[in-house]
Amino acid sequence: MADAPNASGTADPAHPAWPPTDESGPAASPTASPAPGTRTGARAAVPHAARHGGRPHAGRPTMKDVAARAGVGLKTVSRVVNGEAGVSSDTERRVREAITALGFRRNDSARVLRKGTTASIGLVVEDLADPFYSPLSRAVEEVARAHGALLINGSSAEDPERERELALALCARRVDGLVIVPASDDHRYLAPEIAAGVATVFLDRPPGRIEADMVLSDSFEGARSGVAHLIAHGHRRIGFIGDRPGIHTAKERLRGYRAAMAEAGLPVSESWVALGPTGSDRVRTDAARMLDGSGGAAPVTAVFSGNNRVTVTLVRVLAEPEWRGRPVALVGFDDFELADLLSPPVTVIAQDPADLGRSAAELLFRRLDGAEEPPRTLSRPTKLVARGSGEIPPPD
Amino acid sequence: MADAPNASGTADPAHPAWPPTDESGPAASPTASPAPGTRTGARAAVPHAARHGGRPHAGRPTMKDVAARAGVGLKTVSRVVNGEAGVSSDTERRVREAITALGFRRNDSARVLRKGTTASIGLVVEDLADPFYSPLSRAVEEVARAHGALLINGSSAEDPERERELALALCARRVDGLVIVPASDDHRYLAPEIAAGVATVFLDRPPGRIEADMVLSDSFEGARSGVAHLIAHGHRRIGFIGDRPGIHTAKERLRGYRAAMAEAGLPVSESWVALGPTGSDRVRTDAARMLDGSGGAAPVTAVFSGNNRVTVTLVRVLAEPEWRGRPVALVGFDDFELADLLSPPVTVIAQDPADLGRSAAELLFRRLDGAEEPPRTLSRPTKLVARGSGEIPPPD
DNA sequence: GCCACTTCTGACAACGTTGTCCAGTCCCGA
DNA sequence: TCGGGACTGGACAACGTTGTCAGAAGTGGC
Repeated sequence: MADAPNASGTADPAHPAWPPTDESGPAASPTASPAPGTRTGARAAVPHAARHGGRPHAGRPTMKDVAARAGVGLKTVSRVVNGEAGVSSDTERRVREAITALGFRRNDSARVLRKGTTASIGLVVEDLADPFYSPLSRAVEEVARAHGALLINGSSAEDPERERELALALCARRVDGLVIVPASDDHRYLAPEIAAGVATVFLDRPPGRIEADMVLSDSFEGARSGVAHLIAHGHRRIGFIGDRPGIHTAKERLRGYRAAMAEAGLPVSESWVALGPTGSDRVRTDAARMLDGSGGAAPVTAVFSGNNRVTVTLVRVLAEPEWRGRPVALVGFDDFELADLLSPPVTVIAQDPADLGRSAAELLFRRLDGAEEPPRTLSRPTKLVARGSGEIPPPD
Repeated sequence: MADAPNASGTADPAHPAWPPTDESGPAASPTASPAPGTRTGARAAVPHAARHGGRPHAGRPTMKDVAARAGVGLKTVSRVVNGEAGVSSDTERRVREAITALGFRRNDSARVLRKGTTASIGLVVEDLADPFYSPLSRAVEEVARAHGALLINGSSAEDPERERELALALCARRVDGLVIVPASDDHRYLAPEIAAGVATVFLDRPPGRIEADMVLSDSFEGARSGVAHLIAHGHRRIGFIGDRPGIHTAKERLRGYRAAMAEAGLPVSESWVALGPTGSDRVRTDAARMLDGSGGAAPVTAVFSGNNRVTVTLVRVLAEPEWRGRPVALVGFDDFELADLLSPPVTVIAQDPADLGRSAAELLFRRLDGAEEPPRTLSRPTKLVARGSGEIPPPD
């Protein structure tokens, strides 16, 4: 777990190690207290609170200051700021002047502490920069905005530990709800949070060892139909290159591949199947093995790709001189920008990331509005978009 | 301004209208108090605080509960949670057990209120889903993470009012710092915040009517060199299609275009220049006008595009049958994925969005760590990447 | 056995806001 | 002139945490 500074054997669910504590270094505590832990050092957590006399926002005017300046009571200022009724227009004017003069701005931390609600939701995805996740993020943001909430988000980088840190840090901030694209396969750590009222929706992949709402694309059916499409165009030896085997969508898509092959009565050589990281080196190696038959089995005539990162790499590999003379059919899971302008244009199984994000966020806010049904699963359909690369016939 | 619920003439800098107040409807207040404002309705701000008996996190255990259960004092729990020295290992064990048993998690709002620092920074960009801004966001996130801070971000959608709302909402949450890609050209509204100690860095575009740190790409020089590249390949009639004229980078790039043309002694017909929204209809119309000479001037033989959105649309337009037979040279500002696999591959002026984000965030944290120099401007270079589309010679 | 010292622990106030509740003030009609 | 109601304003406690400080418990030396 290697989590809390005091990692004394037991995990420390109360201290996610994210908002750094002040003991930012191996200094101090030569006592019996356990060592400050390896993490703190590795993180290079620089304490950046030292300016402005210790308290960064020190000297900011408070409602008290505004009240004094306007010559009214504290609560009156609060009423004005919150637009509550019961303030004469003259008083209101004086208060507003004081606010402007002092540059007052309400401190939402105090407000949250008092009210118990933050009007913010958290989102944890794999990588904010990935063209699949960024529109998804944006869609969640828009729904949040429509509900008057702010979005706090972070990237897990497919690291279960990092997902946990992030999610728990968000909970510590008391976000009202959480949308998570899981990197971990065990979410029991969230059980206390969910029990405490943090609405949680899992997106793109199901939660692990826990019951919760989820919104998924139909990966199995999408992959099955994509591979069936290749088969319908005459292919009998088809490769599958997907994401890491631990990832739910990768497994589902592989299952879809196998189902399509089985339905057509086609055998599958194990050297036609490759799961792993989406980095281009790995994909290139695996693709080369399938295409030149060096894996021991006959070379494939078509490839099904498990996600947009893999597809882009494959497009790149297939464009290399080595394969130029020999067109290989390709169908990829996930649509991507400019897929239609490549040569050949790439046939894809499209899912709509924005729609996924929107659906998840809307489900979340339904929960926040009080929907009490048991956890439900929403499955979003995929769509085959034939553009050319998937309709290339086998060479013979 | 249409801002606060009590929009009684004066703008209300203390109440950004974002975290919604409770008066979420035209109900109540039939009094002299001004109407609740158009905004609330238009926003469809649904109150989602009504579950769990009013307070969403009600019933969550606090340090007091943990202390009671462990049979220790409040402060001892705080010490354990924060890894402070001076707790016997036996006491610590009891406290940890209580924490786990109760599912306690520290409430960061209270912590923030007490400590004055939030360990979070805000980021406002144009559109989180844009392939230029998403890696930029991710880079800011990574730097924040390295400094132990969380990232709260939002999209302004190029709406100045929305930028203001977002930035002020972030300030109300007392983010330690702010990175802003401006949509507005007047940032005086931020002056009180900056004075109060919110470190602020402007990114990609300079702030308006205010002094502050900024990180910019060298748009002028990038555009100049791109257009010079086209000229060097024999073009004399070159079009420029850019973003909306209010946007700083659009103006700079246009200036670069004009400079390159002037340096080569080439005249510029005004119908060769088009600024506007990046939507494909507008771009298509303007491109068609330049290319077929219907604007009155002779048709252009090359086009320089002002950003990645425009470039992608242009690629699409130029791929249409109408222009297939007549190759048009193209150089675009901003690199984009798969640019090298199009036919022809697209020559671009590349900037590195991740580098921009990283630089801005690092500057921000230097400020937070106490750097007190006057505001500085960081200019990041661009790089011409010749791939083919920019080296197409003119037809004659 | 006692004192000085160290180590550990807890009571209390403060952070800035909002909800409750009571005390004024004003206007009106009786 | 007074009483009643409607409205306005303010004192106070509470939210959950951390910093201060003083007290309690344990330890070693004489």
